[in-house]
Amino acid sequence: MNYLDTIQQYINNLPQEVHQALKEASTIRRYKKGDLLLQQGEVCQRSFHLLTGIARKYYLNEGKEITTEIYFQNDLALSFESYVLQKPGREYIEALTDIEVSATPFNAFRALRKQFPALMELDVMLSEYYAIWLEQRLFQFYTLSATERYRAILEKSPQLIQHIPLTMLASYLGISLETLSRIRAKI
Amino acid sequence: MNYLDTIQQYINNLPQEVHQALKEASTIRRYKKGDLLLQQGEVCQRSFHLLTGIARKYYLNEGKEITTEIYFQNDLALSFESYVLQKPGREYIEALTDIEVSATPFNAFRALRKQFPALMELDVMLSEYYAIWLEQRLFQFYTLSATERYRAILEKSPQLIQHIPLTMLASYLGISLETLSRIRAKI
DNA sequence: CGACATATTGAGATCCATCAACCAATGTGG
DNA sequence: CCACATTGGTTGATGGATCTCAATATGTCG
Repeated sequence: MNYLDTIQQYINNLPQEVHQALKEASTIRRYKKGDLLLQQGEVCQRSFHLLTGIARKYYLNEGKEITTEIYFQNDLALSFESYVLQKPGREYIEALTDIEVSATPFNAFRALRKQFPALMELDVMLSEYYAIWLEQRLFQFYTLSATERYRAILEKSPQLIQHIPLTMLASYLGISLETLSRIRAKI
Repeated sequence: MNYLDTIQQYINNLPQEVHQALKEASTIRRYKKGDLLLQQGEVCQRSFHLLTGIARKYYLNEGKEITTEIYFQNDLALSFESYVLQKPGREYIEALTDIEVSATPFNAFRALRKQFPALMELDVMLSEYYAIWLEQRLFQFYTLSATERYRAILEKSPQLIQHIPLTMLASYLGISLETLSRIRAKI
């Protein structure tokens, strides 16, 4: 069982009152395809639990968009550093389809974390999971060529290739659109 | 003030009894230059708080060492995924000089975390800090050339260049030793 | 259908890796 | 104290991976 499943199970087993409190602190929001949930320069004041649809996180570098994370159903979308430090960040979060999210304000979750130690522990687990995910991405940049990174996506996250434009996938892989196109032609 | 200072302050302000409990759970260890604190395939069962000296974390890829983190005084050394999941990992931790560490077993810290909620919160902060650090490293691979990454180290972490061999620095930057040598010759 | 976004293909340039030779500093056994 | 091995770093030549720019093709949606 991977860590994400462990976390999911942990959430499922939380007492009813904690679920209730979380629900009360959150609001359901709907966004249209193309809408921005967060913009560069803003403080990420809420986390977005994606209920339906697809979204992504990206930032601009020399005028180009670099996609850093793709969110599917049940993923938690937020700009990590901006959220944790509550200071303006450089990242955008964009709806890639019409989406539905449960948005939980930073302050509200902070308060709940204090009230329910189980949520503090959940917070540890989520941060740990994100750090492990980042380590794996970094590991891939160290050890794999562009083609190998694409193949890794093919095998481990095919839903990613099926649902997002190649332009975004290329920047996610850290390569140019043209190179990605050539890699695909060869395979 | 950066997040690391915030965390340090938080630690300093912990109640005396918590400091005492942490101290009792930990043991001071000394290693000689070249000694391994952790080997590939082992479970990282303790965290190492570096009291004096320098250490590094690395792994092997196709026979070559890739250094992923350098530790100086007061840094916390551990193989993150292996530690969190308590499963065998691929990383080594090596003393680059004679060092002195305070080693805290995973299980002991777990127990203390449960006993003192303040330590659970500290654990969140440490994981958050590590994730932010990883995000920054990943950001550099996305946006900077080899030369620019070297310059970034020069400006932000000169102590790193002064104390570790170029071979390790090159792998840390994700480039070959020869390329690093040429970059240095040009600057 | 037309317009705009998305993807492919080609040619040339650039960055960086690899392989190999060489050099300097340090350490070790005799 | 010397001879030699070892480690760490430099330099040169060459090739490959990937980028950029530009032209063309394909798709999609009002």
